[in-house]
Amino acid sequence: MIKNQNYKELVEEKDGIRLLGVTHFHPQHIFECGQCFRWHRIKEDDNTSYQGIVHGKVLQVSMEEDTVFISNLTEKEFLKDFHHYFDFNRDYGLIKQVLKEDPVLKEAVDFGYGIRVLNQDPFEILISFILSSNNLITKIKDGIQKISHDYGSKITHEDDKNDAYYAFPTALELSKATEEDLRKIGVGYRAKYIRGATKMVVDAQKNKGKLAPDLYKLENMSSEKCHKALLAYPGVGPKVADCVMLFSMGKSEAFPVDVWVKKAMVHFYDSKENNLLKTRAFGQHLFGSYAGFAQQYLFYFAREKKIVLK
DNA sequence: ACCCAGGATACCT
DNA sequence: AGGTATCATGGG
Repeated sequence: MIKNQNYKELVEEKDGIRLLGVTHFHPQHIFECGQCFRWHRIKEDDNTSYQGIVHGKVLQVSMEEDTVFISNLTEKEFLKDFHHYFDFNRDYGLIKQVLKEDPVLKEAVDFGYGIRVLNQDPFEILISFILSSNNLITKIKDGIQKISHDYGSKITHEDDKNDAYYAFPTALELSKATEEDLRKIGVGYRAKYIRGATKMVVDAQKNKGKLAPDLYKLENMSSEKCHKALLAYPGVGPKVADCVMLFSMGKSEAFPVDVWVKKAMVHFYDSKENNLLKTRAFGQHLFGSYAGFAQQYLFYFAREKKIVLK
């Protein structure tokens, strides 16, 4: 049996799986805390039911009290890929207990109590967060959908309304796109970065990691080496590198610092650091191996509450 | 017309 | 090392 999986029972049904007795899980917190861009509400006024595209499948997640239903999955598929994707093999009770010892972080943890850090695909996250720099969340989602539509493989799904479902492309698939193709999609000046980063990933794979390390091998490195290696990709600075590490490589000690986290650190900790790298070091020092989780609670709180500094 | 957006980069001192 | 103008794009 898997320990700390945060649900009591798994039931396979004809059109999906049902998890009973689920703790530390809320769809809105998970899908709207800024870590993913391919999940959206099925109904505008319902924060418990979302549809998303993961591992080439269209899924629906719905929650009612402590029961979570995930559509279009067998038990076998869930245990193989999605148990890890939803980070069920982790003790969120312990993480929250430790973080809540900090009285100011307690407020942020209680607010986003259902957050889980998803384990997503490195290439998808790399491109998504290159796209995120100086950009709006709605536009980031839009760009990712268009990139998937033009270069990803089509997913056959029953209620497919006008050509809607495509997997995010592999690096090899996206390498067919020229800089001009990407500009037409509307990613702006980031087209050059996406093109360059994709080419680096493909070239490293072709050379079997002899000239440059394979993107999919970076997670085996130390946190520091991993961060340094990611900075070599065009369009990747400290913040994007931290996001890739945290959201796709299991580096929970990463502490991505953006405008919202910076505001949160000033708001909660009266941080005098107005420098990104200093704030990053401050967060890592405060939260250690839980820095990534702390960052997600802080980001979600700051953005939802629209924190404004004096 | 001006402002900003989950920043990164080139170019300054 | 530390600070700043510039980078496409579109919605407010």
